[in-house]
Amino acid sequence: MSAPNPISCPSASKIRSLPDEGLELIARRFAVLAEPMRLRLLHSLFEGEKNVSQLVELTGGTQANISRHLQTLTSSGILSRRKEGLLVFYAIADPSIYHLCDLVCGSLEQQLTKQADVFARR
Amino acid sequence: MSAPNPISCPSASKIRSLPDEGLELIARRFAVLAEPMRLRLLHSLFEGEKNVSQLVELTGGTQANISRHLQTLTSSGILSRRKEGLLVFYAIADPSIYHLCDLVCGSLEQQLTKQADVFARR
DNA sequence: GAACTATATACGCATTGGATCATATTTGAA
DNA sequence: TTCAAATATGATCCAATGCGTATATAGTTC
Repeated sequence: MSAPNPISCPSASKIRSLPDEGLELIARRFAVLAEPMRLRLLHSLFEGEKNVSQLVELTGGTQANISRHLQTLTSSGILSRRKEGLLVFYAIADPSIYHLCDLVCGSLEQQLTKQADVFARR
Repeated sequence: MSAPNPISCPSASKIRSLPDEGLELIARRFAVLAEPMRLRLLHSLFEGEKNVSQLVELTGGTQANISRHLQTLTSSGILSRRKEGLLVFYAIADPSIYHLCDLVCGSLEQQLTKQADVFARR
């Protein structure tokens, strides 16, 4: 009901008139990753599947808040959800997340290193 | 004054206690990319350097709005700024942006394809 | 079914950030 | 110096979103 035109994104540089819908989707994906607590959750899940209580413990957030963030991450397709009795286990479903985080981390590292150099080189 | 501990992000999966500061920086970077109009600007700049008026024309936004978004992108280190007389030219300064966008696009494409399959396969 | 645990959700509040209008600033030209 | 064009910024409004508290739902055990 919401995917009429498959996003055409051939290498991101060839597009002529990229549709608004596609832009919104991409922006949304970035927005999901734009919260420190959600990044913390992802980081915790990099080691492997965990249930909500474990994540609450690991991140130090409130249960309600963690639950909400997990919902956000899951409904965006980044996490998967698995029920086992009373427990609900979450895991990283979209492997591109690893690379994505690495890219941003690397870029920031480089950026900060350059800035540090500017200070040092006087 | 704001980069005391260089973000340690060795492959994103090895970190023990990733500092809040780092998380905020990463989240901020994602947040900058989480706006359709900014993505549109980046897309326009993928072809090469452009000045503000050109970008206003290409994106269909208002001058004030475009100017603000360019400011956001520039101060985050994603774009560079070059003055030439009355004109101000912006260009992509952080090459990782290309890869970043490709990654997200690819991931979304795959996700939507899967969803489409679910519908088709009944 | 009652009680308990794990997880999800509804509500209200406070903050943030984008869009717009008007105006300021910079620079080139007459 | 005065004007005009290109760009930036201040003020304001409005929508979105995150957080906390309280409560609801689901599943387990007795």
